Amino acid sequence: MEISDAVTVLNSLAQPVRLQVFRLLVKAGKEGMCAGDLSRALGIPKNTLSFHLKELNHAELVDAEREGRSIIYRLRTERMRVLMQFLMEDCCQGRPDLCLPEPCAEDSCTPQECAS
Amino acid sequence: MEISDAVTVLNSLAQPVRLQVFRLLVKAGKEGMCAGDLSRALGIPKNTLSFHLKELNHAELVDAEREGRSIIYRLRTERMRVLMQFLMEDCCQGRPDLCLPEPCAEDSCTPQECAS
DNA sequence: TCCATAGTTCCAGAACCATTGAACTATTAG
DNA sequence: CTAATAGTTCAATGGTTCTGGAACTATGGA
Repeated sequence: MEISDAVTVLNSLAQPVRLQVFRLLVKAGKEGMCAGDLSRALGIPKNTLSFHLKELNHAELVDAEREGRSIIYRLRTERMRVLMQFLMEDCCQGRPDLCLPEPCAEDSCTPQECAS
Repeated sequence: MEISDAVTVLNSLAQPVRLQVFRLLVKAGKEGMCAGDLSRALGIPKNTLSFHLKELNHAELVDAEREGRSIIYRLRTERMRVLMQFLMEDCCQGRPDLCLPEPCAEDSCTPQECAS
């Protein structure tokens, strides 16, 4: 991941509407949520929301899939993971307090050494 | 941490100059770096950089401490940790693939259960 | 005190972002 | 085909952000 790429993702999250959408999608999991439900849940006009969903999609942080009349949005979790790693790069060199290990496995986190 | 707070921190990172500063400060660790060194390292005019450092400071992502003629900037790692936790809240409910455990301890990461 | 160095603040212009009404496309039901 | 529902796109507006020159403050050395 490059700086400009990271800026795009961070920027897509650095806005109240989009961050709220992100959090709803975290909770929704792989089932996702359609634009209309997001619009109703947040009380934001659908055209405004559409603008922000496009922004999230452009940052490749969400996927959009048509399902009948609705369009389902889902988080791209891999993208988030890569961003976190990028932000914390080199954190173990003398700064273990900042190090973020790999995401945990199926049911619980596994022991892991800092990659130094 | 609240939405508006998270937006402030994310926004402070969502800009090329500031993200580069952040990464330099991650590497610099608790010794930090002074404004002048950051300016030289990134080739950015000191007034422009000062604007961005103020932004990072306002987001409480960096600390500023005067040392003689220089001002040393250091990352506030706790702030970053809280942000990550906020972003990943509720991720374990059926979505362990996204869960980010607590930061690792002194020299290596410790085993950890997902807080579900 | 005078000068150099280190940073910050102020300002103005250009670029960018968010919001909304109105018009548009796409899908499904009757 | 027509109507209803679900979303997107467009254009205009108002607001915010980024940048860099110039002027400013603060510290330390001669």
